[in-house]
Amino acid sequence: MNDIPDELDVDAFATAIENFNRFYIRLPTLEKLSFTTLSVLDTLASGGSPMRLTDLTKTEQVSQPAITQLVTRLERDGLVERRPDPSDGRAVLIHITEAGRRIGRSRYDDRIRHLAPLVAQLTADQRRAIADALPALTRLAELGRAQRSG
Amino acid sequence: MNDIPDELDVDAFATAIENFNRFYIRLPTLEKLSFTTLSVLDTLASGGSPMRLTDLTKTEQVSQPAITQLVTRLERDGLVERRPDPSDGRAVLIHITEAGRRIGRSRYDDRIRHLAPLVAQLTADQRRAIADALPALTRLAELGRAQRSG
DNA sequence: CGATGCCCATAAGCATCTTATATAAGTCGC
DNA sequence: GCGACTTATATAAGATGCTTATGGGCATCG
Repeated sequence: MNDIPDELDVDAFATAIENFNRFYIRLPTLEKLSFTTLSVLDTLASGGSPMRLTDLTKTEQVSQPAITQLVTRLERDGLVERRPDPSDGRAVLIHITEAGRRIGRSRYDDRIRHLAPLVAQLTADQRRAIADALPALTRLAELGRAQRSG
Repeated sequence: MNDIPDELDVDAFATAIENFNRFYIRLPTLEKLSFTTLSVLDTLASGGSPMRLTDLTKTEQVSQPAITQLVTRLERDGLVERRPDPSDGRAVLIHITEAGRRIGRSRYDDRIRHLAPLVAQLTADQRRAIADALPALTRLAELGRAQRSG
């Protein structure tokens, strides 16, 4: 049970993350968009647009029909556009629209508006501790994604 | 725009958390249970059992009918039990069963099994940075919950 | 050109959430 | 203790978003 490095108790880490997410996931947002929807908009907005449906199924970890349906909804709402891929007649390229960027950003701002006053109640040391942990968290997410695609 | 303490860029924090969750939320689990389901089992298992439905709507941040339905499913699967509250004829007390505890714990172990090898790939400094940030993360979650119930 | 495989769409079904409403039990003023 | 309000839970109806199974069009390679 103990090949785990002792600088970090993985069990305690998971507990903390679960507790944090229980609060974080339920943060109210003005736009009522699902986790996956926002994740797709974010993926596209941060450099991914345009992207194939197939690529989105990989980044989002859901089935291909789920992405097709999601993109259909997003297109209906004017947040993305489907365009043919000139280099491959089977494929579609998903482009994010200006409205899509705005929505993604505004809901992101929402989260920050909710978080900021809570962060302000932490001690300076606590804030610094979180700041110092961000690179490690980011790296963990990368490692997790790499594992899946490999 | 800048009454935010400069030890921690809230924007960077939110970005890191979103990226981390995009990977974390999709971690495969053997038992196919929803986020809310697992959250309820966890809430009950870590000292909450027995609890009223109404209390669960507060901890889980979903509507009362959603909890009623969820508890009905959990009861059907033998993970919780409904018993009358002797001190209030309107209320029901939700007790977690041994099977419920096992399920909650096994899926928690699942997460840890997935996380541990990734954590092992971090540097010792990165692990320590995360460990040092856990109290602050926990406190943030508490502040977030306190804000809602207050 | 024909077999095989990849990319996407559609269909059907299910889980889980929502709002609106119903039922029954507690509480309080008188 | 009676009526009015409140609280705790349940039920109903509908929307959303996922799944598996399947089909059709294009690509690739012999």
